[in-house]
Order: sequence, then structure tokens, then C-alpha cells
Amino acid sequence: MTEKRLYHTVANKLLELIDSGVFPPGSRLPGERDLAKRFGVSRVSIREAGIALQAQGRVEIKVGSGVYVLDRSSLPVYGLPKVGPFELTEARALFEGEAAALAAPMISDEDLVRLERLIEIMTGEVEDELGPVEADAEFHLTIARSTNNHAILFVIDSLWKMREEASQLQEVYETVCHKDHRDREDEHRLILEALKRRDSSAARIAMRAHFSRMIEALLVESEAQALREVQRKSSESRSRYTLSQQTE
Amino acid sequence: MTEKRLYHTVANKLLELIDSGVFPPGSRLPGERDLAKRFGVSRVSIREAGIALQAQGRVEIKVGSGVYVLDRSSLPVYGLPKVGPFELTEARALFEGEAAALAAPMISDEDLVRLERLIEIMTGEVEDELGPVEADAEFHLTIARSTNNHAILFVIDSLWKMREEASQLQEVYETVCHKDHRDREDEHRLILEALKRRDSSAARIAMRAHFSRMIEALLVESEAQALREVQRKSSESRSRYTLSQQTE
DNA sequence: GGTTTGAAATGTCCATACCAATTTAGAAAT
DNA sequence: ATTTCTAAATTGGTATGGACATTTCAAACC
Repeated sequence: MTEKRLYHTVANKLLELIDSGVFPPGSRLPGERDLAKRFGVSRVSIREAGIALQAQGRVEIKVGSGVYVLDRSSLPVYGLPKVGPFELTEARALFEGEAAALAAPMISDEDLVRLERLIEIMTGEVEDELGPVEADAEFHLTIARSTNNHAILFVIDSLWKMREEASQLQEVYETVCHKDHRDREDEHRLILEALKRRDSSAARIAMRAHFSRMIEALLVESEAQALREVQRKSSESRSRYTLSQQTE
Repeated sequence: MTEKRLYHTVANKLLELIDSGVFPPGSRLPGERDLAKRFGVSRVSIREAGIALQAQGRVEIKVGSGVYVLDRSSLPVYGLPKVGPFELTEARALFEGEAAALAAPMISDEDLVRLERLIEIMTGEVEDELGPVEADAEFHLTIARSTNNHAILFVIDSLWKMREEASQLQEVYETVCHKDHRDREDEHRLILEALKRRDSSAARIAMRAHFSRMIEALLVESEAQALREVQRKSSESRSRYTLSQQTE
């Protein structure tokens, strides 16, 4: 209990208050100056505690407003590596393929109808509070969940979070996904059909095909993007050149 | 690049310096006062950056000594789920099997001799700074690393950390591993042989066999453990009974 | 009623001074 | 020459006080 760093003990006391319900998720903590007086420490220590808690994903600090308690359940796994689109898709192809194969013999009927509905949401046939992107995530997570294996669920959840992490990566994904949304629908249906038949190896193949097509699309897209980049840079240097011509 | 919080930009700059090799893992970075002058900010901001980095597990701060760079792959990832031995081993069988299959065609000769050496360390033939347990970890991580896929490396690293997380789980593993250490050696050699031949499917099969045997052993062990638990509880309730007899 | 404005609250940052833990170097003893 | 001990230098930790930027919200205004 007797921590060495002051900010650490402050952070722990705050966590106790949060966990004991004094500061429920969503609520706002007292101001720095207030807390400093209450704990009998300086404002610096309070703020350091806040930074530490923020780094742990327990609170959110909004400048000029205050620090707000976050919901513990939605804590975003820190230490996720920065990965490129190809690495990520390759990993997903392998791991989600295996997850689907494992899930096939044991998936429940409820989950099967849930998958059906999620596909309809993605295609836009059905409106829902879930957006099409969230539905896509839920599709893959539902399959992972039906393996009844927390480690597998964690892995696939982490892979999805990596995708969300890098905004640049997300852009690439968006364009790829929306371009061939018809292909994606077909692939999702093939996966679902294999699961319905409780066919492990078909499920694995279908899932892999889904990601293989994605890698193909990524190749095309990254090529086009590289081309645009070249054009942008050359036009940039051209305008800089004309600019320097004018100023001299 | 222009973050809003000052300590955040400082932290990012430090991370760049660390990742670019200016401050390699294990090294000590300049003192607060030095860094403050260098970045043109106050000491508090430097320390706040340090706290943030520490919370992310990237550095270790020792009072009176300095802040030291930690090995990136060695620690972080909070929010690992608690998983049982069976779940974990099942997940490892699937995922590490695929990783081995992917690594087989592209693994370097240096990594192959490294794997050879690691097996020898595990069997005790060779002494090393690495213990046998660490060698086991390194064996699997080396294979994962040679896929050249950071996402895959992350997953397999995470799975190993889950094993280390729960002490109870570790006990079970220890007993299982040491009981049939001869089997384990053979299995590791089979994996290595498959990799040497660049045979993807053989590598996958060998890796899966390794974990399948583990699951078998776990079944036996958990049975024995369940038996012990029953005995413990019954003897406990018996002693409680005699105790309540005495006090009344 | 809707918009603008301005004061209060709040987080952010800095400079300085002092404290406590650690390391280092040099003197002293062997 | 080597070891041991002590004191100074170095380093991170904390406190204080002030200045600044952003946000919030209610009063004032059109």
C-alpha cells in the first residue's frame, strides 16, 4: 500500500474510489485543485496520476473540461503493434480460418441466425443500430466467440483492433471493402453456408478465400495509391519550383 | 505530428529516438534537466512524458538513477484475458501450427541453427544464460518471428504471456512439461526437421502434434488434480466439523 | 427565441526551490 | 595496490505559485 511514487498512490486511491462506485463510469472527477487539497498533495502529483490513469485507459482527460471516468469494459489493449495491411490480412486469413474450422462443428443455431442477420445489415437490406462496419466486426467476432475459447476470441478481437488503430490502414481497408462489397457479401454467405453444414474444412477454405481476395484487392489498391503519391510529390515539387522562380 | 499535449509530443519524440536506435533497449537516457534543455520544455513535461512511457511499459524509471529503455517485446499488453489450460493449448495448437507452416518456406538458416541450439538448452546438453523455460519460449517465438509478420508475432507472444499470467496455470504446465520432457524434445526436433526441409504441411502437423500431446497430458493431470482437490476439501470439512464440535 | 459575449472553472505549462535516493569519486585505512 | 568508507555530485520526486488556453454556461443583447 505504501507506494514509492506519490502519483502512484494517488492513482490507486482514485482507482479505489472509481471501483467502489463513488465515481461511476461517465462521471467527472473533481478538479485538480480540489483533489490536491483533498489528498494533501500538489497539483502536479494529481495531474501525473491522471496521466498514468489515462495511459491505462481508465479515464479520459478533456482540457478545459475535466477528467471523466471511462467504462472499464471498453479498455483498448495497449501495446498493440503497428502492422501493415498485408501483415494483418495474412494473419487474419490464417487465424480466422482456423477459428471458423473449429467453430463449425459446435456453433449454435442462434449464432447462425445472428450471422445471417449481420450479413443483411452489411448489405443494407436491414436497418440497425449497428453500422455496416460494426456488423462486419460482429460477424467475425461471433464466429470467434462460438469456438468457446477465450484465447481465440482475444486474438481475433486484437486483430480487429489493430485494424482500427492505424487510421491510414483503415482508409485502405475502407476503399477496398466498399469497392467490391458484392464480392464480400458472397464470401460471407459462403462462410455461413459452410458453418450451417457444420463443415470444418469448407469453413476454413471459405474464410481464407475471403481474406485472399482482400489481399489481392490490397495489392491493386496499394499500387494505385503509390501512383497517386508519385503524382502528388511531383506536382508538389513543381509548384515549389515555380514558387522559387517567382520569389527570386 | 503536432500533438496537443506537450508531454505527448515529447513522449513521441522520445519513442522515435528509441525506435531509431539512438537509445537502444537497456540504455539509460539523459537526465530530466538535460532533456528539458534539449527539447526546450520544462522538467515537469519531461517527467510527464516519462510517466506516460512507463505506463505503456516502454521504460523503467529508477529514482536517483535514471530512466532506462525496456525491450519492447518483453512486457506490455494489458488486458490479457484469463484463460484455462485447455483453451490456451487449443489456441496455440491452431495458431502456432499455422505460423510454423507459414515460416517453413522462408525461415533463414541462422534461425534454424538457433532453434537447434535452443533445443539443446532445453534438454540441458548446453548451459546458457537462458533457462530451459526461456529457451522454450524463444523456440516458439523464433518460429513466429521468421514469418516476418508482426501481427503473428504479437499473437504468439501474447499467448505465451497468458501462460505466464496465471500462476496456477503455470504450475499445471510445469508438471506436464517436466513429466514427459523426453517427448517434448522429440516433438521439438520433429518440428525443426520439418522446417529444415521447408515442408509447410509437415511443420504444421508436427506443431499440432506437439500441442495435442500436451492436451492429453493436461487431461491426465487435471484429473489427478481434481482428485487431490476432492480429498483436500473433504479433509477440510472434516476438520471444520470436529472444530465446531469442540467449540460448542 | 436565438445569438453573442464574457466571466468562471478547468486543464496545461513553466520556473524555481528543495527533498530523497542513488551513484560516483576521492580520501583513508589496510 | 586494494579495499572501505565517507562526502559530494547527480538524478528523479514534490511543492508552490503564477500565467495561459480552452471549455462551459449563464447573463445580456438583438
